[in-house]
Amino acid sequence: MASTARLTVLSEGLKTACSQCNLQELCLPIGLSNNDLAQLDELVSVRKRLKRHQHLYRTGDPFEAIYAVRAGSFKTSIVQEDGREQVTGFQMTSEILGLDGISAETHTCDAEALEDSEVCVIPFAKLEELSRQVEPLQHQFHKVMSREIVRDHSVMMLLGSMRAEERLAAFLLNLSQRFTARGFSHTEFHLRMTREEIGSYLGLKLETVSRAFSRFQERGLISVQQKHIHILDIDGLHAIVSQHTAL
Amino acid sequence: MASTARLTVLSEGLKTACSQCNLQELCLPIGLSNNDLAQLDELVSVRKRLKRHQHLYRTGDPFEAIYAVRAGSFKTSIVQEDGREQVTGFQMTSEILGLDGISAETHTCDAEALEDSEVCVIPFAKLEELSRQVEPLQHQFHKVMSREIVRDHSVMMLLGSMRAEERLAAFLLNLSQRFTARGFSHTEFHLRMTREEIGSYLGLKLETVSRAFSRFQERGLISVQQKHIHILDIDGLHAIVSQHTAL
DNA sequence: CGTATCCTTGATTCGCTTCAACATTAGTGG
DNA sequence: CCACTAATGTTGAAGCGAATCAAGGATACG
Repeated sequence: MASTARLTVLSEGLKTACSQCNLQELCLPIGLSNNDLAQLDELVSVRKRLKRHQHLYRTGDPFEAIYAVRAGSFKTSIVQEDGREQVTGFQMTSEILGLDGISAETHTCDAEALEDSEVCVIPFAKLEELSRQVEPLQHQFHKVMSREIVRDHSVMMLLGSMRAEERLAAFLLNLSQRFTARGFSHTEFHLRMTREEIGSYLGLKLETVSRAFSRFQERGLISVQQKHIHILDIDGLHAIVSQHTAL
Repeated sequence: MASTARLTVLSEGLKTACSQCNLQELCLPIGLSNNDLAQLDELVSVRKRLKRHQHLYRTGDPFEAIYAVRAGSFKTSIVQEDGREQVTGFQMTSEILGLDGISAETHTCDAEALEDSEVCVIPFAKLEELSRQVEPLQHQFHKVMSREIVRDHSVMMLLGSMRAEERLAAFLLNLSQRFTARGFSHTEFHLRMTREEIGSYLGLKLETVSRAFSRFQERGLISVQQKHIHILDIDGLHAIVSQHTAL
């Protein structure tokens, strides 16, 4: 009976504690003292679970909180009237979602779970309040926003001046690096998104993505089996990315 | 005599006062009380002048301040070893430069004046300090950062899913809208950047930009004379941007 | 006033998209 | 648990849009 009661709570909210979280070192709380962490625990008190394909927020939703991915993964995208979408990012554990909403107090993109996932809800007004008191938190939050800007710039670079294979190689290397930071294998992983979503993110059609995967496999750079990726020659991938830079 | 002395000061720094600035309503101080503004005046005490083609900062420079464009305009770009550049943005008066540097405490792009320009120097550590005390300032700063993220997303959209003419039309409309906000004509303006820089920003070659301008002119949408642009049919431009969306 | 920079325009090439058919996997209900 | 169907992924052939190559012209700047 306790378990059923708990399940109900789980579906909507569950006590969180940054101080207990193993993602601490990658997430918003980097560099906080134990005392500061305790204050953050107060603030980030609710988690939210989402099933695959469920939306965390949609364009136009009022902005109230930002979110830290605790488990699973998401995509953010801008959807146009005709239904075509531009994927603007893929977020994995410890990454922050919702920063787009601050400027207009309304979300400007959709955030959708790519698998069953869980986020920590960080009420924004409270975050601003606490970060006025806790300097390291303030600074860390600014860094998080700035990192998003830097990331966006490198996507612009990718979209603006790389060819298809370069884009895909850069994408794989980026994933690999992020998996590594989370303690997973940097040579073997599972894609959570479809070819179409990858294509949208990289400014390519899904057929082009598929073909590029096949060519990488032919050349022995990776082995692909649907969504399972095994990187066999990471230097080879790096060489592809920097080839347009070499001479 | 006083004037010569003053000129020397001008070359490096000049007393600024947000409270006296006519860009107040577009810039960081939006929504500040007179009292808060006075505090901001203390902080933003130095201006910096730059000649055309001079760099405000370069990739790798230590990050110490952000900048508000007071006069003139800038481009930011990521430059690769081979010298090829990806322009990540064009900034005009009241827009903020340097946010990319917060994350790694090092600038991650180059910022170059497109014409003789002037910026207000906002020492970042002091800005964080003051924004811990002045809530509206804190909030406004967060909005500025968020706006940059939203802008970047729309550039991704542009680069990822629009064709050449759509990109250029969107670019012209964006400029028009920004000029309007600054009290200038929204149908007639001077481009501060070259075709190559526009191309880099839009992920196109300069020849493609030039051809698109010519085609717009042929169709009576604009009149172009080198860098001077006259928009004749703003709805026509809008139609081009949204054509890929209309069915 | 001369020279470097920037812009325009044409012809050709190339890479990605489009269209199409089929294969595979995942998800659903009987 | 299997059968069926929808979603996803692969591969080929043809078409198209932008890049590339090339030459000439306009403009701005020292």
